[in-house]
Amino acid sequence: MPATIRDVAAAARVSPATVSRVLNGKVEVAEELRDRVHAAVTRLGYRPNGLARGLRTRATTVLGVVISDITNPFFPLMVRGVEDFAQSSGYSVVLANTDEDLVKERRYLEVAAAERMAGVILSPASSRRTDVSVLTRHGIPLVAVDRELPGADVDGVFINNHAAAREATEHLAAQGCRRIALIAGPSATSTGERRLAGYRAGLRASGLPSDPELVRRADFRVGGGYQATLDLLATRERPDGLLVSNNLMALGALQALQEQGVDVPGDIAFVSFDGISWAPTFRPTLTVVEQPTYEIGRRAAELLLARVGGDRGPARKVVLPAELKIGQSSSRR
Amino acid sequence: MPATIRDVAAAARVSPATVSRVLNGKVEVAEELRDRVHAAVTRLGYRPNGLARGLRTRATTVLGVVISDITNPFFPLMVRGVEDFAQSSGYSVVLANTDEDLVKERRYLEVAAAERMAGVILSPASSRRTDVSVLTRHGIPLVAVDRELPGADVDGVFINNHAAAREATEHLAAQGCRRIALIAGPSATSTGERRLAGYRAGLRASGLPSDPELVRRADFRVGGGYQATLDLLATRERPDGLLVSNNLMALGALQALQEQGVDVPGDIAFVSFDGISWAPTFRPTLTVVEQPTYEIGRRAAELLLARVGGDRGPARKVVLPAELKIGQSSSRR
DNA sequence: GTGAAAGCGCTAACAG
DNA sequence: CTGTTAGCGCTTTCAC
Repeated sequence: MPATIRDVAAAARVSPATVSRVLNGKVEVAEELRDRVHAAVTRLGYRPNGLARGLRTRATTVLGVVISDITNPFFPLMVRGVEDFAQSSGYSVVLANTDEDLVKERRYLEVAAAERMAGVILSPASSRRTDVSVLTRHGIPLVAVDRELPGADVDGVFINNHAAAREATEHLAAQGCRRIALIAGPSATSTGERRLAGYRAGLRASGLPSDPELVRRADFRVGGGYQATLDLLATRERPDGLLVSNNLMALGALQALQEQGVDVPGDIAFVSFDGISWAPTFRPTLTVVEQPTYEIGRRAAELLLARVGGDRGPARKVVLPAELKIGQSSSRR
Repeated sequence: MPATIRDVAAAARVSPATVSRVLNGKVEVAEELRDRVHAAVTRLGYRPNGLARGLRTRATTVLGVVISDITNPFFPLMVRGVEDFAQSSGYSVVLANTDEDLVKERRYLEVAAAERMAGVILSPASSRRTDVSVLTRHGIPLVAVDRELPGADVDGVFINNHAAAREATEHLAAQGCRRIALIAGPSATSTGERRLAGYRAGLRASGLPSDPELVRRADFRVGGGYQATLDLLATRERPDGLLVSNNLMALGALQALQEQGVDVPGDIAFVSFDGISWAPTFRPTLTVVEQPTYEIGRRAAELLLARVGGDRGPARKVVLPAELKIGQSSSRR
């Protein structure tokens, strides 16, 4: 049975209000009382009850980060960015993983609302079907990351997916590729759509035709990338260039290429979105569109805490630059 | 301003108590009232305030998972195991990342206590210095995973690190390695210590001498594995076998070997703990000690929820088997 | 079966 | 500057 503020007050021979004042440091308290309170707190091992405090103040100091796939190495670094900024402002960060599942996502947004979290950073499972009304109804600020949320008028931090995909495609074309394939993400995600559009723009700019057979949809996961690659390799005329829309699918694609004895970059030049930790050890070294992952998290936390602090301005979209890092995998001499 | 239980009660022309009874379904309520309540709940978009409920019932339905390094691919799958079990029992799971930092760890345990989480699964940053008293004092059940917590008498789920390291070492010896090196984890972690002891036992069983120069401590991170490997390669007589105590360090080790032009397995046979997602695409395929990661999470959640449910028995330690998966990286013909 | 009332632990408002 | 009082939203006696 943990000590309550009344226990501390009794032990320090002051009122509960004084204990509260000492602990929250808003109001000046005489030094002697302050010392007595601190002593009592230590002696009793008192920890304020966050539930009671949150109930009373109608605000907690916990931020929720709801991400779409915890196995994607993209997120850890983003979370670090969030944490570093949040903790410097006295907030704690808890994570939840939706697994790209709208039902789980809804459940976690409900948890965030029920626990009255101060704010939420969300990587939406779907740009169209994700429903954030449970947060807005409770006045809980939200920042979208990675994927846009067109329906809701909320802050967001993204990269310029269109330009990045276009640049990657043009790079492949400049390497002499004539049949550049794309493994696209789910049409439900803005990321998937923008990267597809950028790819098409890159083909046009390079004077290459757009062959629907060269575009495969997959689910942003390893298995999807693997299957899509097998499908692409089974086409009449194999592609000579491949752009993969995220890192997990790239993993699957590389595995499929390897199993099929396709040489990278000899037979097919290869570019993917998002680095992963193994990139430096992989041979050939990979050409990747590298996102400023940590910075995405940091900026998202910054936007969010501004809202938590009462900022009521119009929704802000922050677009950070992604960088095409050229390795051996796309280099056809 | 979200709707409260009183709003719902007023709208349904019943008392708040009745609304509560309907929502929690413990007590029978007349069908007509029940329908009115449900209608009001939907119409007002009512969500019970978890803080108020938790304050009143002295229990929440949130489990905390506090892990030591979110960038380690070991954890996501474990978390899945926790989530799957927890959600089937009506609990939500939130994560926190300590980054192997005792200060962050303490802060998150305090958050868990302040938020009165129902229970905590912890991968301790240090077997000796991690302090879980803030949880025990509040009666919050705890399950340790991956690393033991010798000071505290708590439940835990682990693998048999000693046996696994020994088996891996004997495997290397059986491949003809005479100078088997180990990149060990921090001595602060039980995992690091047990794997070291198992390695030594493996050497003894294989009739090989134990050369302290062949053992390097590192920090379970990529950079540490990289540096340790460079150090090992700089010794007078290079090792011909290498066992690495976790996946992230293995990544660094592989990078160092590659940069130094050391052939795997030709010059050095290689085994590491924990698979990672890229393992299938890596050539040579890796020999790894594979942990039942998902199962570790599932069992941890199971133990934890038993405690949450009031189980007061003695501390249980679950030891799951790890499996040596032999690939090309350790095969010297 | 249902309502009224009390109280979980805390802080904000109000006196003093 | 400090104490008293009230109440955040919910569940749980206790009456009826």
